[in-house]
Amino acid sequence: MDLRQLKYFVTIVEEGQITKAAKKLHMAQPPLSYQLKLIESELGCQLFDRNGRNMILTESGSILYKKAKSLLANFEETIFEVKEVGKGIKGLLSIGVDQTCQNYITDKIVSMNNEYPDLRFKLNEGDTFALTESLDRKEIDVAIIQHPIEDERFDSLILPAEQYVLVTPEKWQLDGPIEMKSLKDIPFLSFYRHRKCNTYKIIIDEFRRHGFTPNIICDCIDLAMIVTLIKEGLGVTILPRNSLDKLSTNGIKILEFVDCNIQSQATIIWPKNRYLSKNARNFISMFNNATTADMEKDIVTL
Amino acid sequence: MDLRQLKYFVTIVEEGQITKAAKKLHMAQPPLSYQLKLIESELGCQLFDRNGRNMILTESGSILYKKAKSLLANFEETIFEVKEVGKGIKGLLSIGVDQTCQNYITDKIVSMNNEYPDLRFKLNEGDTFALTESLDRKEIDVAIIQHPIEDERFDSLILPAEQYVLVTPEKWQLDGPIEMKSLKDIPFLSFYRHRKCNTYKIIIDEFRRHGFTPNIICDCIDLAMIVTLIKEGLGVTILPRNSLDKLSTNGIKILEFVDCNIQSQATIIWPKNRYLSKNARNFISMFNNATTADMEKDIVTL
DNA sequence: TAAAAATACTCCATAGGTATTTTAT
DNA sequence: ATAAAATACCTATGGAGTATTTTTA
Repeated sequence: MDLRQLKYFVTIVEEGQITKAAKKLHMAQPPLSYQLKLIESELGCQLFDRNGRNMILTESGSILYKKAKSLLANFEETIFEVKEVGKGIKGLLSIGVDQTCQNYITDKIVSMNNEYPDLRFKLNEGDTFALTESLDRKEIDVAIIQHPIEDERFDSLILPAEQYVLVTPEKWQLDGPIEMKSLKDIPFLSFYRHRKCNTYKIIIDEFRRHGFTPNIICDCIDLAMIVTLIKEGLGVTILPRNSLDKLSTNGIKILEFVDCNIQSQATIIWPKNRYLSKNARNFISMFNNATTADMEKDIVTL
Repeated sequence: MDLRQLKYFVTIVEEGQITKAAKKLHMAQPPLSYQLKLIESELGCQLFDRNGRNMILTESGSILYKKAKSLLANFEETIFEVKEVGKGIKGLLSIGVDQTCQNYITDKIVSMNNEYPDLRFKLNEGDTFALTESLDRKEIDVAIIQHPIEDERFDSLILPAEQYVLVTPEKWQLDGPIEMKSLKDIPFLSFYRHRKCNTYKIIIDEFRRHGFTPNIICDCIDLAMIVTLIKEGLGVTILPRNSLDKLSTNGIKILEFVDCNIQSQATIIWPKNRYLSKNARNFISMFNNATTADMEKDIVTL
């Protein structure tokens, strides 16, 4: 007994006769008669009461018919859903994102939601270290973090570069473009979680290149809070310009540098050699289309 | 995609590897690998993330697994139920029974219920005419009525004969065996519904054979009510002896006849040339076993 | 180097086709 | 007489087997 036979049986019931059912099933009548006989002998009971030409369901038959209908419907639905998930139309896309990179993904999520309304997103926030860990544990499909990421476990796509800028309280009357050395003694607020935080390292390294370490008066893991503290006049910070796009800039001033060589280089990464859901591939290709110039060679295999 | 493939997939998921699954399925590994590939290509997506040796379900895969489990369980359950109904273990047996024949079936129903506790019974009461109509409309599977039934639409099995007896009020001091003619003017209560009622016709015909018609003072469709009226001293009636078995006999007296030739000849009938449920066949064979001597030739085909 | 998965092929069971007969209206 | 179902027989797809190679832990 298989689904094909179940479908045959249901069609015979609904057409009322084997010949009509065979037509509907695009097959000849004899094999259908034969299949019905097979089913009946396998179940060990008659499903139809053959009273001459007209076939009437027996009690067993009508039970089978009712159940078969819902079985077939559930089966079709299952196949449909699995296919949809496979196509990326439906399902769950888990994205990990560094706080300084949030601005890279918001528009992509909006347009993916427009294209695939049945798709659900899960956004995890974290720094480079936490996100690579999450990728390993398969908690997320892709992560958007700050370059450099030199880990052969991951494939990556580098996103458009952004300048690092100085964020100062508006009332401080500093004017740009500004030189790095002028920050020597100015109170500095650093975006910091722990030693493996890329953004932190990049900035400290740049200070070191200019021959000094900043006067860090506060480490903070939350961008919005740092900006608020700057508005209050506590100090300054250095951040990729676009990481401020989504925050209120009232009360702060953004200044460019004359001699700060670092750039924010966000990267979208995903595990090498692992199955990537269609959702994740769709998501990556949104960046890919926008930044073909920055494409790494692995992307071709997508 | 069929149930076989679904089962293969579920086994692979549960065994964690194709080789083990193939063993459990009593088949070789290559065809199982091949089937998995077929399924994946039909669904248009990967179900497993093959990371070297260990296979991990993708999102599509885990959706399919969850649904497949319940689909397969429902399928098994359906087959089981249909088979049970086919075997007569489960299902519904509709019996039509003439009031004067109720005593023939009560013990059979009790013993069928013991043997098949999942079987449900539906008992319909009616006279010969009503019951044959019900059989035609397939409202009942079998009927137990009073002989004669000369209808070539039905197969039949004649049940043990029973004497007709006189039922009188206890206080009337009549003694048996009694002659028919002594009933000539005695008030008579007849069990009667309409002209096609067998019991009524049989009795009236016997009176006619003895050269008179009874003094009918009451027609009643309910046996118990007739017996109650007799207890009150309203009159007498004639009934098959065993039709009184289940009623209280306080206040009545049962007398045999010396010259009443009619016998109650109950018959179990069922439609000729129609599918008979296993339940119905089981039911009939209970009478059949008890009364092989009375068996008609059609019974052999059961 | 073992153990699992994939590849290449072979075979045969059976689903489905055609021709025909039987049955019932 | 006509239309449906059953019977008989044939064909060929594809499911499962064997032998072998590739891969990975």
